[in-house]
Amino acid sequence: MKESTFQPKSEVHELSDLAYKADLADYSPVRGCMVIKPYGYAIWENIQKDLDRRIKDCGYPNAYFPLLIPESFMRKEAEHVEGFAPECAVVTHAGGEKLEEPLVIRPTSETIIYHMFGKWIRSWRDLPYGINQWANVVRWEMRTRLFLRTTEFLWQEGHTAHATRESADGDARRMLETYRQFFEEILALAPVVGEKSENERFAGAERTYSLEVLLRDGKALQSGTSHYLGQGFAKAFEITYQSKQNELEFAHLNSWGVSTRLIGALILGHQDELGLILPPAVAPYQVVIIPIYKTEEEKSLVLASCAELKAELKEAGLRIFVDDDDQSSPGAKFNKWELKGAPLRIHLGPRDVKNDCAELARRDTRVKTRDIPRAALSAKVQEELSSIQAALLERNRSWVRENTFTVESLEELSEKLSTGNGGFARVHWAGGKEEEKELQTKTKASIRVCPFDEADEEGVCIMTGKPSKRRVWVAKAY
RNA sequence: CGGGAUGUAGCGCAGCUUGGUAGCGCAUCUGCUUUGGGAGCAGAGGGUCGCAGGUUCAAAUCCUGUCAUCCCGACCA
Repeated sequence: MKESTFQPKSEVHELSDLAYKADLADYSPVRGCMVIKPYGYAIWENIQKDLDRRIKDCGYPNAYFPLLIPESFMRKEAEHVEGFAPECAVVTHAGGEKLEEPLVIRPTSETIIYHMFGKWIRSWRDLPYGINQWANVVRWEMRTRLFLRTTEFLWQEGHTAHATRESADGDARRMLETYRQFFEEILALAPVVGEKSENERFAGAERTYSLEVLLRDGKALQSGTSHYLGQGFAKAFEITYQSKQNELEFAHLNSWGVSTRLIGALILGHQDELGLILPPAVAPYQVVIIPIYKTEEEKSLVLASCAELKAELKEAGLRIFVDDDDQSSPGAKFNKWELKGAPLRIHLGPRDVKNDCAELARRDTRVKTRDIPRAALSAKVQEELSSIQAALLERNRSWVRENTFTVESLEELSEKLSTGNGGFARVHWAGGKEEEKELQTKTKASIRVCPFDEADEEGVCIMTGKPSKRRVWVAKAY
């Protein structure tokens, strides 16, 4: 046997290495920008399709706002401009001339959307009001990583306006819950959901809620957010409405989004030493059929059988690919599709055609089942696919459970983080922004989230020694 | 922008210490044999060694400058 070209150094791969080898993405000539290749984009399309339906079910239809934003818009909300100004790309020339006012390429669309909200919202009867947008944004980050932090990325951003604080905050929580269900049912990831600390809050938000996914390398990834923005933006953009009491009030705003970073979460959240493992719900191909043959005669026989099988499974609504590439051996294809994360493979050779059966190979457990009768195959495939989807979620759930620990002091935290495999540390916290920065400097980890389901508990803050009523979750993060 | 490293064929690298006109693996092409876990053999194509100067009879190699990329920080969906 020949030595493998794909040689994992450990169980955990570098994201860029995996993404590149699995043919998801490539580097572009522009710094930090990423080309998403068809196989990677197909994953995004599957994400989009499902999430788009969920958002519409929440009552928020799609709209589209311009890519270019007047620079002055960005300056209207003080915290927002402070947060985003350093990473904005700015257009200064157009039509061969210098522009009177520079145009910012949107790093996020709050400003332009709220400008329009100001024109559209008049009465309490208009509220709640909300829209969703699928778009690209540009943020000139210092450091980039394929899928996790690229200069330009694709996302979905929802923006809603509400009459009261309660209505807005409740909806921010509802959208977070919508994401959580989507993560579990589609991405097969069990995120830790809760509120972000002061230091990690969105620029201009009053409260930021987040979904934190624990990756196979023990780091946490902020994979989706929902913000209650308060009335700050409404005041800056004059989004007012007349209340039932005939008074002029500022609206309460929310925004929420997930990005192509989700693909990074999928890759790093489910990988093993062979490569990607894609949940059936998002896999570009749920089943890959690999024909096996020697002679020309066998080839035509086997390929005909594969085509039949493909048609039958397509009929059942599945995404199928027959890898009939003549140039590589079956063994090479097995390995290729393991690397690319296809959840299920069907191996079909002369032996199977003769016996009217096929071999089924599961990516997650690597279990192969031979001699499945053709008549039972379609049902078996669908059964296995839902079993894989459930198993991946359960695997991620236990991963979080097994890698979450409770510590009582800063020393203990540093030791656990430097010696173990990473993971979440539950600690008591009563510090502010300064202490958070100190924590990051000392441990390289940060407060990821204060989970909703964390019970009230008396304790002592590991940084300040002050009394604390609740634990927060700390982890190293991307 | 600080600290570290690297730029040599599509990809991954060796060669540099001690200058002599470029090599290996994978991939590609051709032919034959192969194909149920990454095929074998034989042959072939492909690089002004990141860029610009300098030293020298001679530079991938030494010197100066410059640009780019990656890693570690600050920033972050």
